[in-house]
This record gives sequence, structure tokens and C-alpha cells, in this order.
Amino acid sequence: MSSTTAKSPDASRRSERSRKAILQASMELVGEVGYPKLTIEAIAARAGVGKQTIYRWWSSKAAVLLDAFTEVVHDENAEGSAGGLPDTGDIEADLKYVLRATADEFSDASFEAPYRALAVAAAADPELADQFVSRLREPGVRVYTERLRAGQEAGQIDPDLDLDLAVELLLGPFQQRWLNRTGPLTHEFTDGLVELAMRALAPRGAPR
Amino acid sequence: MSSTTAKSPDASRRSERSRKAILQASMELVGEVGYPKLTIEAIAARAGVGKQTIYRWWSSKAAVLLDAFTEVVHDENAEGSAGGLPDTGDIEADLKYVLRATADEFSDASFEAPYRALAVAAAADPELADQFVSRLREPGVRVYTERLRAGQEAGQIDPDLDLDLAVELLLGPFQQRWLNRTGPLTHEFTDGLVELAMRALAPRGAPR
Amino acid sequence: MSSTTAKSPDASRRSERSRKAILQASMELVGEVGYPKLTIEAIAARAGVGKQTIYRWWSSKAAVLLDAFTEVVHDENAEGSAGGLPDTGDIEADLKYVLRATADEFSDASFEAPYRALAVAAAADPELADQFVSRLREPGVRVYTERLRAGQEAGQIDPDLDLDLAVELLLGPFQQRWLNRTGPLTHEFTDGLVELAMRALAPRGAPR
Amino acid sequence: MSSTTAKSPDASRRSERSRKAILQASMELVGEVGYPKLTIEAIAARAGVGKQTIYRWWSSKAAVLLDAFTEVVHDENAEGSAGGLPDTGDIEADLKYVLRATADEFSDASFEAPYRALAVAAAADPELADQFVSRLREPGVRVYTERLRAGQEAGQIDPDLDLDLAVELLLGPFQQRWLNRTGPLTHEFTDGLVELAMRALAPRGAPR
DNA sequence: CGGTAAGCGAGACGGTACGTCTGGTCTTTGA
DNA sequence: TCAAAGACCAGACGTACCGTCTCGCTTACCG
Repeated sequence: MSSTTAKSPDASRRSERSRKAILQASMELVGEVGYPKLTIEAIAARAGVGKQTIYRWWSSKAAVLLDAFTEVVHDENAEGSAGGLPDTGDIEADLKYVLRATADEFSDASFEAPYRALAVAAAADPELADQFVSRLREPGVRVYTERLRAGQEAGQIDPDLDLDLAVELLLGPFQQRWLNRTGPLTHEFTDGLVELAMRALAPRGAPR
Repeated sequence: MSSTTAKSPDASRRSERSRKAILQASMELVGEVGYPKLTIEAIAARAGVGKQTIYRWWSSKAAVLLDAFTEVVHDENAEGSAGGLPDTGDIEADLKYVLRATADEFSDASFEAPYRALAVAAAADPELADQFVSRLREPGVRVYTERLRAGQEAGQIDPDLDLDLAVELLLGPFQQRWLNRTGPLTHEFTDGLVELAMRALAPRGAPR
Repeated sequence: MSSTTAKSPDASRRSERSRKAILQASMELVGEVGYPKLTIEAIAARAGVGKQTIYRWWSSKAAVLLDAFTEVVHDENAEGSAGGLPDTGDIEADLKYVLRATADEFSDASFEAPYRALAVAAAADPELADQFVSRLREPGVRVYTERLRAGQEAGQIDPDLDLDLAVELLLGPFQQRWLNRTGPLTHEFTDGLVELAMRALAPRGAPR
Repeated sequence: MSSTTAKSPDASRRSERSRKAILQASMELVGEVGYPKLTIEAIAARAGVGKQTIYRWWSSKAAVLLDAFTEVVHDENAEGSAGGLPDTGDIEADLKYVLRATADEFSDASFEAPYRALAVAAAADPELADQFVSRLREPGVRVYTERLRAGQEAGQIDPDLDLDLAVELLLGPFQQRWLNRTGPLTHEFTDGLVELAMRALAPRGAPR
């Protein structure tokens, strides 16, 4: 996988060994010291690599981390699952199930540290935000959009809805609570959120 | 207003002149160079103040900025408005009106730069997050909670709702879109958001 | 004893308690941390005194130390001895005796540290050098001049000699060796120095 | 010439350009502002060099200045003269000639300022004193020792003398007067000093 | 004998420099 | 011939002191 944040040199000569060492070192270090104290120098030292080798291929420590995280995510997804949301026919149950899983993932420190680091860096840096959204956030969001579309076809979701807005209604509160740490990401919370959101998403004539 | 992020020295001897100069310089500079390039040295230089005077009273540049921003917000609020949301009797209209105003505020660069800086810093630093939420976010959120409670009493909002969750449903998508820059904060967006959220908040038996 | 390095305030109101505490603290601290790391702040803290009280009465840390040292020297001299060199009639023996004693004094750390500090500061600062020479060095040198004058009258010293130069010949090598640490100040050294110098000071026709 | 005060990095990668700029800037600045007000920051700024480059290769501003001064002295010596004292056969005349020249040198401000700075720093710091004595003082002293040895062989100096002590007798008073500023370094003084010292150094049976 | 003006301990202030750390660039060297 | 190693310029970090200043408070003197 080639980096979309790369600068320009001849990628064919690139050392795969160095690339991997750098990505792995970034992930380790961000977990150990946190993003603000993560330095290019430390990454280079841990990876046994010259600083220039990092500057040659990435534009910032955020770009390194984004590549590192992307690689991990892809590896995990490749391992097995189809990636889409389950479709049992009961959309509310399906959403609850997946949002619970997402909450668990966001409570796992080894996932949380680098992901939060990237989310924060992206919030501060519009250029990085593009990358972050399109490579990490979009794929995660799309499956919700698709499940909702299936729900529309099954008559469980109002057919007139703007699905993007619908997904924002569902995930915005979740992300917000996580980013601001305004409360714990419990299953009670996610279930309640799904129930409340479904009241907005259900067809208007639906039984209540 | 005394800083809750202060360290410990004898506050009675504190120079008001210096305190104000520092807060003003912070606000100016964060607008000019952005939060990541904001330095204590530059604040001190701009304010005509020794660096130690900053370190004596604040623990980080984020703490300075938080005080600076808080002061601005309080000054503005003190200038006139009662601070609460309007209550015309039509809750959806009221919410649309205020969310439009909020969107406009968040589109104003002179407000956006320091506020985003703080939001980002708070997302990365739990200690700061406490301060940020309780001093800037809470007050803004509370007025929504209160308006919704009035709506409950007026029969426009489902009386069984958890109002905190209800406010999250309304503001989460807004904040998320702003932080991630996933889309523009237009009036169309805020109106649509209010309409959709109201479908979840309205009493179950309400006419649709 | 009033300080000749004082600035100008009304000395009659001066706190004797503070003055003594400052001088004592200086002497202690210069022994503990050395002259370059001796700070006014530390002296004030140790003495339980405001910094301004030091700045009010002294112009520099060297001036403080000079007063402190002068006071110690005077106290010791006042304790007993007449202060002059012994005169047994044998000038070479007398000089050897006194130079041995001087060597011992300069080998005593509690004397050496502050005295060297002053000598060094004086070498760098002409203004202080005046004070240092006239208050500490001159008195010590004068006794040699007088003993040599007595030797002239007794016919043991060449009557045509410039006595100031003669004393420089005797003490210069001693001071030089001490300041530069080019060798130890042993009794062998001082005895040899006296013997050699006496060859220059003796009357030309003297038996050899 | 490699610095004996260096710390430890790989000297082969050292920038000669930076090294020279630093030494030159030190010499200029010590003349302009004096040793106590000489700062590493100012040296770095004048030399167009990062501070770290100074800290990497020297342990203190005194070490920098010592290297700078050593280099100047070596350059001058390399320019021409054999470096030894003249030997006209008349040792007293030779000594007078050289001591006059030395006095003139010590009266030259551009030489005096840095040399005094080093002498003072060395007097305060034993570690630096070693360097100072062995690199600047020793070479200057040795030529006197050698000229006196020649004088011994020529029968003008007492063959039983300890030559090191003899040189101290000659130069100690000179150095002392210079360091303490107890008098001007005139030719009258140096001539008188040589004459007096020679009375001690001449063979005992010599005609007087 | 009570007011007033100094010296006092305390410590905040505007500054300068410290020595360290990291960012990003440039240069040398070994595989 | 490229990448590791790391020296380089630059400049912010947070700390230590500088010398000045302002606070209340004692503590003398003087009207």
C-alpha cells in the first residue's frame, strides 16, 4: 500500500523494511507517550532509521500515524469479516448491535490512543482532515448509510430521508461524547441513542 | 474573574494590567498564527510581559487561551442578552433560530480559531477537557436543556425523554460536522437537523 | 564598621540584625557553592531578608563578600595578636616563619574559598580591585614592608632597595603559585623562596 | 588543532566553518563587552550558528575562549619567530628586553582583555586552570627556563639554582602586579625587577 | 504621644540568558 | 547509489536570577 500522503521521490527504490519499521514504531510510541509528545526523532530512533527517511516519504508525524493506523485497520479487516453491517431484518437491533461493538472498540486503549490522536490532529489541520475522513471515517460511515438504505427498501426507514443526515444524527452524538469525554460509552447510552434516533428515522406513519 | 487554572502564588499582588495584556495577546496571536504555532514566548513578547509572569499564573498555553476566551464570552454576554433561548411558544422555530445563530458564530473566523484551538486541545488533554466543558460548553448546552424542558411542560416535547440525551441528539451532529469539517454549517443544514431531531423529540402521539 | 561600598540611604536606621545575617549567609554560601554560583537571591533567602535590603546597602555580590570577609579578618585580628611580624633579629628566620604561617592559612579551605573568590572578582573588576587591595591586601603587605625597613636599619637588608619592589619579589611568586595552582604551598617552597629572595635583598657586601 | 576540551561527538563530521566562526566571534565579543557579559547566545548569533553547535563541542564559554586564544597565539607564532628568547650573551640585557616586550604585550588592550578573562576564569576553575597553564602559560614560561639554563652553562647564573623557582621569582611579581593592577607595567618596573632578581640568580661569588 | 517616614520581609514584575529539546535541512560515509 | 547517521541552523521550552517595584508592617524620630 502506497501512502497517499507521500511527497515525491522514486517510490520504486523505497525500502520496505524501513517503511514497516517506521509505521510500527509510530504506533508503539503514540501508545506510550501520547500524540503531543510523539516526535519524529523518537520514531526514527525506535525504527533504526535516519530522520531524513521519514521526511522523505511523509509530510508530518500525523501523516505517518495515519498510514500506520490505516495499515492496521486494513490488516484486521482483511483477516476475515465482510465489513458490512449485519442485516437481520430488524434494523434497530442491528444498529444497536453494531454501535455497541463500536463503543467497545473506542473503549479499547490500544485503538483509542492513536485514533484520538488522529482525530485531534485532523480537527486542527484541514489538509489532514481530508485524509482522515476519506480513509478512516468514510469507510466506517458508509456501512451505516448502506444499512439504512436497505432499511428504507424494507420499509423500516422513512423513504424521504436524507441518509447522510440520518447517519450524522446517529453517529454525531456518539462521536461528540467520545471526543469531549462528556460521558462513558456504555451500552445503555448506545442503545438509548439508537432508540431515540430511530424515532426520527422511522416512517411517519409507522406504529409507535 | 479569577482563573481556576492558576497555580498558587499570592493572587492579591497580581498585576491586572499584565493579566489583561496576556489574554488579549493570546487571542490576537491564535488568530494570526493558529494554535499549534502559538508560543508562550510570542505571547509574552506581544503582551510586553516576562515569560515567568505567564508561567506563574497558568500551566499551559491552553489554560491561557481558555481564560482569554472565557473572558471574551462573559464580556459579550454581560453586554446585554439574558442569555437564554427565546421562547415564542413554537419550539421548532426557536431551535431553528438559535441553531442558525450558532452556525453563524461558528463560521466567524475570529471566534472559530480560538474556539477550535481549545476544542482540539481539550480533546487531547482530559484535564483541560474538564475546564473546557464546564466553562464554555456547559453554559451553551444548558440553555438548550432548559428550552426543551419548557417544551416538555408545553406538551411539545415527549415528557419521558432524557433531556441530556435529547440535547446530544440535536447538537452532536452539529459539533461533529464542524469539528471534522465534513460539510458547511449552512442554515439548510441546521434547519434540516432541527426538523429531523424534532421527529424524535416530539410526543409519541403527536400529529405528524 | 561601616561599609565603604554603601549607596546612600539613612544608615542610622539600618538593621544590624539584617546586616549580620547577610554577611554570614554570604560566607556560608560562598563556601558551599562557590563564588560564580553565589546569588543575591540565595543570600537573601538564607539570611531571611528581602532582596531589596541587600541592593539597598551593597552594589554587588562582590561588595557583600568583601564586607563579610573584612569583618571576619578584623574580628580575628582584634582577638589578640598585635598584627605585626615578629622581630627576633634574624630577618630570614622571621620571614620564613611568617610565610609558612601564610601558606598554612591559604591552605585552609574556609579561608581560601572566599578569599580566592574576592581575588578573582577583583582581577576582573578594577573598581572592586581598589577595595580589595586597600582593605585586604595592603594591610597584609604593609607588615612585610615594615619588617624589611627594620631589617634595613639593622643592616640585614640593602639600604638602597625599593622596599615595595622588594616585597613584590617576595610575595609575588607566592601569590602567583596560589592563584594559578601551579604547585603546592609547602614549607619547602616558602623557605626556598625566602632564601632565594634574601640573596637579592641582602646588602651587596654581605658575606655569602 | 583539535580541542582538548571537546565532549564526545564524532569529530570527523565537525564543520570547520562553524568552528572558526565561533572562535572569531568569541574573540570579537570578549573585546567588545568583556568576559562577564560574554554570552553563549551572543557568540552563536554573531557566528551565525546554532547554540547547540557550541554546546556540542565546548563545555563552557571559558573553554571556547581558551581555544580561540590558543589558536590566535599559535597562528602568530607560526608566522615567523623561532619563539625562543634572544641570547646575546648578556643575560640581564636579554631578560630586560623580553620582559619589556611582555609588558608591552600586556598593555595592549586587544591582547589583555581575553587573556585576563582566561586568567580570571582559570583562577576560579581548577579544571580550566590546567588547560590554561599547560596551553598558554607553560609555553611562555619555558623559554625563560631555557634561557636561564643557557645562562647557567655560561656561568652567569648560579649552577645550584632550582630554575623553576628562579623563573617564578622573575615572573611572579610581574604577573601579580598585572592581575592586581597594583601598578603600571612600565619599562622602569620590568628593568628594576630584572636587576633585583638577577642579584638572587647570579653565582654567589660573582663580582657585584 | 501620635503621625509620618524610613527600613524591612516578601514577592510580583519585565527582562536576559541559561542549557535542553525538537524541527527540518544538509553532509558524510559505509554497505 | 541510497539510506543510516548525525551535525547543522533555528528557535521554543521551562528555569534561574537579575535589579526594580510595590505592598503592608514595624519601628524610630519629631512636631
